[in-house]
Amino acid sequence: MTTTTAAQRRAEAKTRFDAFLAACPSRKLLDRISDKWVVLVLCALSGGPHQAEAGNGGGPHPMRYSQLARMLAGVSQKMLTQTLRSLERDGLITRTVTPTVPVTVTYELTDLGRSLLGPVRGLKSWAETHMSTVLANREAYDARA
Amino acid sequence: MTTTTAAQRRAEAKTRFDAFLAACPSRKLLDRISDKWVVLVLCALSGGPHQAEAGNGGGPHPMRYSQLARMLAGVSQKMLTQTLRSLERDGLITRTVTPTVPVTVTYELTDLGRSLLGPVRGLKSWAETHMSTVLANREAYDARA
DNA sequence: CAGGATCCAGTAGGATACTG
DNA sequence: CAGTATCCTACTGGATCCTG
Repeated sequence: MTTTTAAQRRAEAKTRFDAFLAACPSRKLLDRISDKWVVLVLCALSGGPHQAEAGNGGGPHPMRYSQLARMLAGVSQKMLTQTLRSLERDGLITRTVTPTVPVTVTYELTDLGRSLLGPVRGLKSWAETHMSTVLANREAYDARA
Repeated sequence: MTTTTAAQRRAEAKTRFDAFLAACPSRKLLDRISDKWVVLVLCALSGGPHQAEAGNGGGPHPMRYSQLARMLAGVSQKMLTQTLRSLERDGLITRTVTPTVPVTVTYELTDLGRSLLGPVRGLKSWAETHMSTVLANREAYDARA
């Protein structure tokens, strides 16, 4: 019989869709940059166009772990380490250990990592242009409750 | 005395940083598009450049709830509804109710929503170009355990 | 048809303490 | 200095049932 066909086909469709998503490069990228700290670390390593603190207008430069930790004061060291590891794993940054007296570890963007800054800046640009409108829409929507 | 100064200053810095993030437009946008289904819905409403099913090469078109649910088979109706609501709230899509016999609800991208497709396609493009490299890096990293 | 309401598991991620 | 290890909470998001 075909009593459960509808549910079955739904389940099948879901499976196929999930498989599709698992293979989708865009989805993988989104999963990566969604990681809440990934983009912040990337920007920090790119010379940091967002920090209101040290006025460094220079180019992209290597950074030490503790520098990053100070710049991104809101991230726990657990997440910072985890984020750095995953970025290194993906080949977006390099991790260099210099065996000085207390070890020195520096992180730096790879070419691949730098290439990702382009699209990211695209998002940033859109955000700076349109986000205020979005926020206004939000308020308006909530107000007409 | 200044015994706890270090911890205090850390906490202060974190507070400032969190406040900064809360105000940062880019962060807000990231929070939005991280929503796991937002981008999928946006793409679906844009004419869906990613589905392997119906070969519709046409332009952006309104879509009914059930159409979306079928296309994005992997999303629960709860999340679909939630996503659609938040996008409507942000003014990225419109929701139109037509009181036919069983009600008909259609969703459509607004101009604002369409403008977001640009940056998103930027990401998509990067993903399609570089994601295989990232995956290779990942495997290499894991292999050298 | 389009969604609201409820329950529930998995996990992201923060706080804290310890180490080579 | 640059992490690792452990514990614990809160939220995300799926499944299921119900409604105008």
